[in-house]
Amino acid sequence: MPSGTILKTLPRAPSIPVDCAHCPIREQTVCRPFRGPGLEVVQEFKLGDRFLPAGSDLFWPGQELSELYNLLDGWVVLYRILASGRRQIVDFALPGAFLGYQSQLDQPTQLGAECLTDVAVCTFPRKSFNDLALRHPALALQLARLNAQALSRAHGQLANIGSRPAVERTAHFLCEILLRLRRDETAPLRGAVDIPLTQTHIAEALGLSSVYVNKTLRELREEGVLVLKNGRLTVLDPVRLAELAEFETEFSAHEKIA
Amino acid sequence: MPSGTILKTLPRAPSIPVDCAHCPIREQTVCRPFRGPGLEVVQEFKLGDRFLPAGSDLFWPGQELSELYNLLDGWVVLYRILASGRRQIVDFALPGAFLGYQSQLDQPTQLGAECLTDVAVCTFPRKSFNDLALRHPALALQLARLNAQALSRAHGQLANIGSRPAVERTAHFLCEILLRLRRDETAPLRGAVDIPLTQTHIAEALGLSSVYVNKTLRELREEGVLVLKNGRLTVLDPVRLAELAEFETEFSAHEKIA
DNA sequence: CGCGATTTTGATCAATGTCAAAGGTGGTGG
DNA sequence: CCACCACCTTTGACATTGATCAAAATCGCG
Repeated sequence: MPSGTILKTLPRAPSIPVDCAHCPIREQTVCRPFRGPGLEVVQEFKLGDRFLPAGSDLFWPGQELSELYNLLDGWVVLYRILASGRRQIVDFALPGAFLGYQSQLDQPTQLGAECLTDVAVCTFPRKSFNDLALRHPALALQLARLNAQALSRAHGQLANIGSRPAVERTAHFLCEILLRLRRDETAPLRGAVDIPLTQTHIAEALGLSSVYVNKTLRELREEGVLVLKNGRLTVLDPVRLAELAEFETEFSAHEKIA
Repeated sequence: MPSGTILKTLPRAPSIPVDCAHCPIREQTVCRPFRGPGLEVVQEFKLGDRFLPAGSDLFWPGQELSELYNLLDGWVVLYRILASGRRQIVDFALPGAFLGYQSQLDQPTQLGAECLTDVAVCTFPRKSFNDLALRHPALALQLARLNAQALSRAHGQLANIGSRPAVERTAHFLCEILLRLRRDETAPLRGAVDIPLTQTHIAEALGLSSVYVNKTLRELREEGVLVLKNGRLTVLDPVRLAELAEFETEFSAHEKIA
């Protein structure tokens, strides 16, 4: 179980606002600018906390949200549904993600958000959020930065899905997730990590069929690159993985132009 | 030539700051919050204007930018380059787009920006932009909103590339561009529009080969849906196009759940 | 009028999807 | 503690989409 750090320490009762001063992940969230004395600003604005079990939905596509969510703990998958019924996963939200924000806050969202693990979020009122941001420039800027980060991730996904064959695509995807999980650690990405993804999730994220994802993972396993089994990802050959995933060499192709 | 409205009326000399009061697209840009008296804020911050011919590059992947750009006129294509040499187009910037912003302003950009038409941009200093935003909350918020918009577009592209077969994918792509061009007009999207895209551009955006894009466009033509010829897109059957592109029915698949 | 870039077409090939059925795995209730 | 169940994984045979290659036709432009 990859989640639980917060879930185990916070009260399970729904909608009990937790003291922001003890928020263990404030540094990674939209609340980051509020430190020390200024903290009561968010504390007052905050509506409460909510806890959701794995498999439940935070919101659905087409829904008119009244809240915004700060993901405190757990994994949430963001997706779109197409008329064909197919579902496309567009991002995986990790703790610190800010969910539900869009340029028109009074419009229904296009996204759905499903909990992959048990999840803890803290909630803010949606309608008045822009006003709060206008009163606190650092908050607005942090919001812009979070959105820019998500945009960059989406562009990376686009390049991955649009331009790489299945094996490289899968390698890149897993590598990206590993890097997000180990953000700070500079150590090479050897070893095992728990990842609450089924092969179907990976397929929906990568635009492949789940059967083919399975065959692709087998190839990566037989090549001795990595093993994904029972929600546990083990990297056997970090170097080969990074090669396949094209990490670190992403811009070299264009250096000649400069 | 789809661009030119501004290019024809502004002086061609490079780096002549134009009076922001006469900026014809301020309403669509990041500068939107600055009206009337407050306008000298941007006017002073602005470095100057720049004019680029079609085919030139505004910036390259891996470059450390010192400026940010407000696209005043023309089309700019944003792309990433993969180690394989393949190029993936991740967005088309239209007038009003704000280019070069990312969560870490001192990092090199992952994106390249190439002018599809003659282009006019106005430039801001990059390093101090966050400071300006902190002093002007409405600017920071507008920045967040622009980024959220771009993010939503990227998610739409992801769903398109990841989940739709070539014909629908192409139909959706063209439909989306048409809607962006006719943003305000509610009229059905019949008729002809100039679009400065080669079939290769479309291929690079959709993750298809250019040969197959050609075959796909032929099919759309033979089905009487649309014709794309010599940079001019003519929609023959708007209803069928919207059906193929799955516009307007995007969420209906999930209404059952609610 | 001619040249480079784009578009178009046909033939062939490779990558990925679909279908169907057989194992695993973990969770739940008796 | 065991048995069962739902869901996930794995595999093979086959179908299909889209890629690649190569050559001819067309277009924009000097």
